[in-house]
Amino acid sequence: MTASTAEHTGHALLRAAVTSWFDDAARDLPWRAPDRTPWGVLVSEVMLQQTPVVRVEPAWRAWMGRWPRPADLAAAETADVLRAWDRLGYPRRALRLQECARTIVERHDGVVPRAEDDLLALPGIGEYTAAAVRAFAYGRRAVVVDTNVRRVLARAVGGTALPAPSYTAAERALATALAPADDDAAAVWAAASMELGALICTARSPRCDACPVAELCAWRAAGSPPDEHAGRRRTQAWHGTDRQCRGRVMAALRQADGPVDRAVLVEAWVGPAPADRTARRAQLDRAVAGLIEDGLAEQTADGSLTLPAT
DNA sequence: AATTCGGGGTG
DNA sequence: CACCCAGAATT
Repeated sequence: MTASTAEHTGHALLRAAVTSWFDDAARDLPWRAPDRTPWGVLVSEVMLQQTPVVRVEPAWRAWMGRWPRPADLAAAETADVLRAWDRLGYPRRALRLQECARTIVERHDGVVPRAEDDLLALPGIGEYTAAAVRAFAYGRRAVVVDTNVRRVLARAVGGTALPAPSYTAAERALATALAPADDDAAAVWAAASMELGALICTARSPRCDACPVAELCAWRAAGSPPDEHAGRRRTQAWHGTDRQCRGRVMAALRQADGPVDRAVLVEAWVGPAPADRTARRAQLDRAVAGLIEDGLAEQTADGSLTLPAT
């Protein structure tokens, strides 16, 4: 047997085992329901960009109840959109999602496009999300690679504990080679490989005893060696950062019915602490300037800050 | 290729 | 406290 034939056989076994496992292990998520819409799938994918499933699910239900079609979100007040986004994080995603809805209405007659190029041209839609919408909303063959799939392939095929910090061309090539040629099979494989990473082949404590591909896994075969990049992954600070400051300001703007006076923001962020008062003031000014620059906030005539109306 | 961008749950 | 979570856009 040649090397490529062995590889081909290994890939087929991997796909068969994972998709078979997925048949009864798949979670019952609302954006996977039979009555799902392409718009609902797109909304779920944008919300799921760096936000865990458990926090997205209730937000998605409320969101879809309120704005069931692209035209509904397109017509909404941006301030309401940002309030509904609540604490899902990265509020620029909410802004882009509304821009996305407006683009779909203007350029695609209110229908989520199927073509990869059209999807990639939408605000907030990148390589992963475009592929996910094609596979999950339209049942087309697409190479869907998220953090779960990267980890599954790194272990099962690559033999490493975790993938490299950034997505590489080699990973894309491997994922492309693994994707079934058939549309339906490829869409199922996409969902199944993601699900395996989410439920079994997890980052922290993988449940290898319950894994359908444990016997095929290169990482296990190698004795489950530790992560090569351990300690090299830079953990982002949070407490007292500009990022936390932005979040604090956004929270204040969401909670208020109208414009918020600067003094209120200063009180919320700087407080009475005399020590680094000057630095905190400068930090708040940077955060506010950044939010305005991003279109997440607007300044009123008297210098107060407010969520953008439209 | 490296940075920036939220927020919260978990070991 | 470090790490992780269905990434995208920008530099």
